[in-house]
Amino acid sequence: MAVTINDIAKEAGVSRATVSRVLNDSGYVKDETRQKVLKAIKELNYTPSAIARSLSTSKTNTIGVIVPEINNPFFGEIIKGISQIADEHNLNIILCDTDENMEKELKALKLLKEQRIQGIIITPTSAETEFNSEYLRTLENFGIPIILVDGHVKYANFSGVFVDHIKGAYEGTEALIKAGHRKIAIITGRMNSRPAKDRLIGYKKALKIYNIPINDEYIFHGDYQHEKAYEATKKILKMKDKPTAIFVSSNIMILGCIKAFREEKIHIPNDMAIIGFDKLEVLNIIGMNISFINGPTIELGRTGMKMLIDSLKNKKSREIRRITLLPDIVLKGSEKYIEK
Amino acid sequence: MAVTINDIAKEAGVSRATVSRVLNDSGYVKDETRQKVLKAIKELNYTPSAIARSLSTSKTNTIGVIVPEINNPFFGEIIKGISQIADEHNLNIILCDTDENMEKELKALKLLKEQRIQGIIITPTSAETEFNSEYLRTLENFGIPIILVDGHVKYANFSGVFVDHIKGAYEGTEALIKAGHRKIAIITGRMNSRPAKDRLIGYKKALKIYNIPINDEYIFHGDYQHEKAYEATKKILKMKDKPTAIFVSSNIMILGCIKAFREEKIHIPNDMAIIGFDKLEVLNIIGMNISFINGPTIELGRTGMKMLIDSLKNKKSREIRRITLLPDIVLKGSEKYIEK
DNA sequence: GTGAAAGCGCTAACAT
DNA sequence: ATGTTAGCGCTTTCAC
Repeated sequence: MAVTINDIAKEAGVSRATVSRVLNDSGYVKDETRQKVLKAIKELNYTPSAIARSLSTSKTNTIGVIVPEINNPFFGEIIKGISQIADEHNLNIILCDTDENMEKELKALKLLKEQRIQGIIITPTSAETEFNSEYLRTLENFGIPIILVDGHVKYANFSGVFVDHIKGAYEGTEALIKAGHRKIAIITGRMNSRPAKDRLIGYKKALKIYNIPINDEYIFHGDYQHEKAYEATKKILKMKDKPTAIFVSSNIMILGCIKAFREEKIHIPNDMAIIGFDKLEVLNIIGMNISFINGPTIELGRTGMKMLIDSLKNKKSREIRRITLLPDIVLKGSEKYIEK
Repeated sequence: MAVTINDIAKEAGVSRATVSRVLNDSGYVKDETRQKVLKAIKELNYTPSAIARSLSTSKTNTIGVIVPEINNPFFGEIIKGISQIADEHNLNIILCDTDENMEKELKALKLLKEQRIQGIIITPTSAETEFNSEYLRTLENFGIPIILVDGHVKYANFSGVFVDHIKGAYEGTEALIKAGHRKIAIITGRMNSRPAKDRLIGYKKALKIYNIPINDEYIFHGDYQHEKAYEATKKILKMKDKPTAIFVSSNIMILGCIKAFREEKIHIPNDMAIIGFDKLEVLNIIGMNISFINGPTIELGRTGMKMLIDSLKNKKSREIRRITLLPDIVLKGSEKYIEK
């Protein structure tokens, strides 16, 4: 059906090899010949087949990206970063959305392997699965570089790029302390997730360093969703020895807090200070000035992709590299301590 | 390097063809033989090459998806929908982010063509470009089905799935009218975009049908970004013959309105009613009950993908199909008319 | 400078 | 029920 390199060769009156040479700018081709070939290409509207080329060169120039939830802006940003770098290197991206579903993740891995992609960037669905990491190891043995983005796969040592959640939470908590708060509550994420654990650690660390006793009553466990945060906030507001500030472990959960605040007519920061983890553009736009720890999301994707390209180049080096990116802190005023 | 079908054939003591048969469940294979082959596959940890298969069958089972901005949740949702259906049919997705950049879009198209993808789903960067649509037509002639999602490419007739923006805006405006409003302002999107135009049309249509004269002073042109909407809202609030309600042509712009309202201590709906286009989950979560027209975003992706699969099946039928999805309206109370 | 030919890993007639 | 063989469209030695 489609026009092939043979058609071009025939049309230009040269051999396939010559066409291939002008296509790839390799070897010597007399300029006159080159022109003939280019003309034929144009006239027949020829587009070379990457498939055939891949088979011949055993290089697909394609990488696989696996995310648990493409419609979540967080992963959108990561993919954006990946895409930016991939684009610079003319690499194709095969995207797999696993729906936070283990089986789909395995299926995706299998599909990608069949596609002979040259590397994988993955934000694993869960950090707690052995099977998955075994499968990843299989892939690794298969010779495909794998880069983890902001997720840790148990029992396996892969290269990856991560966020320093401990530091982020530390700084957020510290900001509250420096503002004058001593009674600081935290609403955590689900405790089987590494980032959530790390954020709690960072929170505790800050308290310890500033000699503030850790009060277990001030630790509320959420799940990154807004409902639990809403409930937790309601509880907090009813405490007799109420905290004066809340460190909220995720941006979605902050929405739950705000809802509770609105209902109880709590003003930020006059009645309660707050600081969150991860940006939520929307709140800034409407003029709710919530301070937050800003995870370097696009950068996560960019760095991951760069690492992948690195491993693609140095195939020999099987070394494991881990890069940790530091979040920064953006203060908008919601962390202030207002004397009553 | 990798293990091939030949290795399996050798290991199992059969021919390549037989291996291929068990791989594809085609033709007859004695069960005993099949077992031998499967055993060899397992032992050698063999994964067939989709590349080689593609070359041989001239079917890649891969489609291309082109979006202008992957980190925009709107496109994330669309891709989610596409991905869901693609997954059911074991189709791979090559993702291209064009950064709203024409050149990148062309480059993406070229890359996809090289990859011999079987179809394309595209949300075009701009509806106003001739060059692009010419390129698309080229592609169409090349024999690849193309499905447009929520974008219209000038001069070209492609199949696609669209949202009935006129109807949506009509219903939104109608809701305001039915609530008792007569003085209704609109903040439009950029007027070179089809959806924005259509929404304005819907707004006017509703006014006309309910015999409300169209007041040009009530028509403010925005650009889908929040800043312009903020400014427009400020102006609206200063008008001497102030409207009692605003129809806002996008969810991002509603944020600009809310910011202005907050600054001017305007309460919704007591001081001003409002209704927007497209959902903004966040606002609901924090308990701001903004009514809105809900575009069927995921469904856009799902429907687009289904259409693509259809055209893949009926290669002969070059017919152009257009499906228009109806948005629905979600009333939360912000549309109410409060007597003063 | 250019061409001939082998081969990349698979499928699909066609034989047997 | 299984094997033989000819491609699929390209790249890449190796000759000339």
